[in-house]
Amino acid sequence: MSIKEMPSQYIAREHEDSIYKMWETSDAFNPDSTSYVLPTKSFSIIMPPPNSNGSLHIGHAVFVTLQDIMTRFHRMRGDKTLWLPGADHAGFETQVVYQKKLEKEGRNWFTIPRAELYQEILDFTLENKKIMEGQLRKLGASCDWSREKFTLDPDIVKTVYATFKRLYDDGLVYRENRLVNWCVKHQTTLSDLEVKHEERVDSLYCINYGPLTVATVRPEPIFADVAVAVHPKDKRYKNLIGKMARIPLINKEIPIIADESVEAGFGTGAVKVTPSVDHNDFELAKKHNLPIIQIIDQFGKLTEPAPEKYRGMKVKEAREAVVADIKEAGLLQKVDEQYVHAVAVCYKCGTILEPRLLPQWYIKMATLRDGAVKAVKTGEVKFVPKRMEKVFMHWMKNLRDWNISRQIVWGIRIPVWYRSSVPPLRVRGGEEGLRASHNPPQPSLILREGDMEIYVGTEPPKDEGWTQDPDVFDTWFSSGQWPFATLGYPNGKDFKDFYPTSVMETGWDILFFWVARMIMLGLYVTGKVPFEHVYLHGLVRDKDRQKMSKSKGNVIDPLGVIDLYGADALRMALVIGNTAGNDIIISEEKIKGYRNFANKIWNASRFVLMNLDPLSPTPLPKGEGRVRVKLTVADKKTLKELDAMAKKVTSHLDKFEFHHAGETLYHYFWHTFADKIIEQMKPRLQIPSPQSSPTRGEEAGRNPSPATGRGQGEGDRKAAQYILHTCLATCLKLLHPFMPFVTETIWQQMPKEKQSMLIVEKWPSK
RNA sequence: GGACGGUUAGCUCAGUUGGUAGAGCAUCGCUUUUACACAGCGGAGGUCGCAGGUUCGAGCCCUGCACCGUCCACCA
Repeated sequence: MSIKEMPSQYIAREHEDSIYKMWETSDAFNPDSTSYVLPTKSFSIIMPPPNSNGSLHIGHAVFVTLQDIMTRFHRMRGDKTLWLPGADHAGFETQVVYQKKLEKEGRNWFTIPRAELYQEILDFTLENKKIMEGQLRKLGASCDWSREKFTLDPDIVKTVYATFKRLYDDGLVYRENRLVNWCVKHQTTLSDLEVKHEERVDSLYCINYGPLTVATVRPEPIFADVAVAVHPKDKRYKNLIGKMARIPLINKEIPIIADESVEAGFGTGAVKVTPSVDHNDFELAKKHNLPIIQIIDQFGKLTEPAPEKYRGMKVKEAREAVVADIKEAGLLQKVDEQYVHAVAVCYKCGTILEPRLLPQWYIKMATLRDGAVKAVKTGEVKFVPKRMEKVFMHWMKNLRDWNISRQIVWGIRIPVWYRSSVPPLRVRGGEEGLRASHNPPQPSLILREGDMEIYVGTEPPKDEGWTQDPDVFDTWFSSGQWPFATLGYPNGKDFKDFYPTSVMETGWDILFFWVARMIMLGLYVTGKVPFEHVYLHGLVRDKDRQKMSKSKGNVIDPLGVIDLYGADALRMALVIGNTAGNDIIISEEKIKGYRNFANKIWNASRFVLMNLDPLSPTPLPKGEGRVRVKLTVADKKTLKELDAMAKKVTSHLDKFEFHHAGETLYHYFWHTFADKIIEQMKPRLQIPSPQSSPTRGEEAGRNPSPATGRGQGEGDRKAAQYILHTCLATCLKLLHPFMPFVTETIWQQMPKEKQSMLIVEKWPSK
């Protein structure tokens, strides 16, 4: 395309793909590329690997934009710059997506053998991964594809296993039989973080237990009650402590105990203790050495200790039945139907979680936590915005041990093997059936834990009789090791060159899930923090401030937007008005506005290019074989202002103030360069007239006469060309990290002594 | 129950160490001037949530309040 062929409108989709291809094939994204001449510093970002279970959404576009801005900025500065891309198998998240897909197809998840199911999900994931990679390219991501990692790559899994083994050897990971958060729909436990608390209105029943009355919202598991607790100083019940209460309907006697944790003011001041269905009760049972009786099974149905009549009923159904019977027995004293309380639900499906007693692997957080807290306190890891440090600290303070076992198929299998004289799993449906691997060990087996040998290792044991733990890791356990795992810890060259990484840029919604875990595990494994800065962007919301999600159907498809307005327009719309930590509200109007800006850049450039002389493509103030130009006072001022603007942009970028940098550029380019500088130069660009005298020319050069509409001589014309060329070239460089496509497209049209790419041009400011 | 954030022009948001309020979009008027109508020029529009305080001076600092939002949390 020649300058004359540049149309008067910039149509992004006609240029973007070929520009990206040019970058990619030139190896410009690779820090080992020859375009880096003796870099003094390195700069690295590990891309938060997108979940490979669907298409990219607008939220991905935010992180791509911000990380690409940083990457391109540092690359142009001459830093040895690595942006390492990746993809996440996203364990539970993907399994949920796939489960829904199977439901739609009318297939039963639980009848498909584990290995087959795993393969299906793997195919599904890899297919999505491929699509996503294409989409990242559409957004202009200048990441080094030659270093791309997938969370299930063998070397990643190897690192994850080694970490687990080390934690085990250090006594920081342990297996314990404990009350866990169980989702009856997804048939797995969840970590505390994956539990959502929702406010619900339920009935609070006051039920007669013989000598006293207890208040409860859960009457259905009363058959598993082991005690009634009261406050030791409660006068009403003081003389009952140590005596017996009676469970309604089965007339079983249970002791009345005293505990400080009971609030005398709540309900009747007496609380039933059902350790297998409530975390508080569980703690109470442990403290008072009470038995723990399971009554709700993995499907949320009542089991054995319940009388025949209620067995097999789901919680809700059982509750109605039990209440009705208690009422009939005349033991229901009062019902408060408007009792508002928080219930724990699955963060994915909203199903009420049933606590269950199961052996799971836990990570001891205390040691890991202390290191991370210290790193943040001493500033080894800095948060942007800073206030997120407070949020981080608050969460860290209240950290409990982390359950990393998941009873799902899709993930990294826990490298633990058991051997016992009794079968480790009581299975239904045979070895091949999925239930076998899905189901957690039955309670009866748990009691035999002591009889089992446990083998923890990165490789399976050599001798006979071992069975691998059917569970997989919580996906955040492996992704918590992402920064060092991807760089080839411990001996990889990249690990030496790029670890600790410079910036971790991600959404604040995964601050606890991911960022905290990366800091803790990074410090534990490598002894160093995984990154120096954490930049947390907000969530993209729609006009009604709703979080965009597939299930709500309010997603903006970034690919559709790119096709209409261009990737550059989308990127600018996501950067400007977006401050760290705050949510981003995006509208089509805004994107259109920056499409217009791209067009403005295009046309201003077109004008400049049309007015440069082909014979002296790069006008210079002095130079061999070139016409001598003399800059006016105004010209010098223009250059000074340009330089100041470049410094300002650079400083903003250094401080992670991307919105300021973008706004500064937008404003300068449009309202200073295009509106003022170009307009002022127009008269000086006229073909010089023979009449103009040098004296008058110099005088008028400072004040081009609008009356004649003429510039003053060849030298002055060259000066004008020089100013325009310099301003444009500088602006294109500065704008490149934000709007890589349009700037590079124009750059390819700029008169140059030799072929070059803007992506590796030198940054025009310190 | 704990904690955090927000409240600035019709809308979405900036406002860097306190010094007579800013941008984009929308809107109104004019201009179809040979880079661009995805444009140019010009205009209108805010007692910066409320009440006190510190200061020569506060959108910015302090105290209290109101409203909105978010996160954390095993109280029946």
